[in-house]
Amino acid sequence: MPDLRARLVEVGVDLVTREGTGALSLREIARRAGVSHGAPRRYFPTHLSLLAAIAAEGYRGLAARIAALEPHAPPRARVTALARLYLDFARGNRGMFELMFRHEVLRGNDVGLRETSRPLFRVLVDLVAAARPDVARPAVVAGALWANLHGIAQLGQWGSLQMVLDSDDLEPLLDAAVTAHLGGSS
Amino acid sequence: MPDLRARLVEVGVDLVTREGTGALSLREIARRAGVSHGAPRRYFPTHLSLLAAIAAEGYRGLAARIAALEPHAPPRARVTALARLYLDFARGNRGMFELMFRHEVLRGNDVGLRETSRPLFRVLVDLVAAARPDVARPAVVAGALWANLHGIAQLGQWGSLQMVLDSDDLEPLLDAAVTAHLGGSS
DNA sequence: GAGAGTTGGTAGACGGTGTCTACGGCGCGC
DNA sequence: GCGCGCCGTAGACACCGTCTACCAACTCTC
Repeated sequence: MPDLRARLVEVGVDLVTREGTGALSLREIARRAGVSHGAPRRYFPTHLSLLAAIAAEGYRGLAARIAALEPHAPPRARVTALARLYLDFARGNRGMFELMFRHEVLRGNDVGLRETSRPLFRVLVDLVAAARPDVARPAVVAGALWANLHGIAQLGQWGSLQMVLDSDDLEPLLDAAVTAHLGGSS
Repeated sequence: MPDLRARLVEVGVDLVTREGTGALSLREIARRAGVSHGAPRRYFPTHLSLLAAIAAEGYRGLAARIAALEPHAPPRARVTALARLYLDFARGNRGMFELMFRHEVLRGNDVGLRETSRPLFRVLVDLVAAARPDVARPAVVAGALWANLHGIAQLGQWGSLQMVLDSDDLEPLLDAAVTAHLGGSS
């Protein structure tokens, strides 16, 4: 049974997608991996660092999906696709998404997150620059757009938006956000 | 020492603003309130319900500040002021903001949150409708705008936006968001 | 005014958690 | 062949949330 480190992360990913963040106790992960509760400490000095490694797997997965987006579509369509993908990811991976954007997890994951989010953000900036050549600082628009997507995903996750909108469909919101930041109609 | 219920909430609010969400254990709150760890159970059946009551205080505070916004300014200026207030609240009350928008806390706080967020959202919808009489469904725009503000506050809270933007100033983002959803220039 | 019942808090037990430390077995290199 | 370092175990510790038994004080009733 080699590579306990990798197995712990794998078990954690499995656990969080199957049972949510509540199941991610150090001892439970160790139990499912078939080792004693002290074993993970060999590879992860603290519970949080293990959670961060699990979350990092989530970042990688999200990054991979974004990287796999149709690269030859027009910028506007690509942004829409990216937005939809972001929302779908949040919806389809509730536990993982929650874990990925947990304050404490992010705290200890500074460098790891930076490595994955910076290139992703660069993609978004380029898309915005291509879709709106008129705007002086595309990074600002890209940041605002990203925040918008994230806000929709987050608020949508726990139903706040659905509550005030009296609708379960977040698609109009998504269109509104893309249209707002990219200008023009859909 | 009457009204232990209120005192527990008060202690909790104090504790979360002073030391963050990590200090909000049931036993610690009871300790600071000068009662045994079993006492809170008389008023809050579970730890989460106490946290929800503390968070509710946060909702009330935020609602009060929003309600105190200059009511006679033009809609566009009011939206900008509201956006700034939302961000300032998140920045100035990190622990409380974090608590207020915790999945588990929101879960059990469904009705309480609904009561405060719905009227607030209505204010925003009216502002959007006033600022953009052309738009057919102001609620959708208001929802997207709210998500945008929340995303900026959330991502800004843990420095993600600052990281990708290489800047600590979120003001341009805020302006970009308001301008995007309300149209026109600042 | 005395007794009963309710209210509001205490104290301790239980299972669970994260962290830490001492220990053991195994394999590899000298 | 043997020491040593790596990797995992086992148990202790303090803390946590929940639950239950108890108790003191107050109120209500006859």
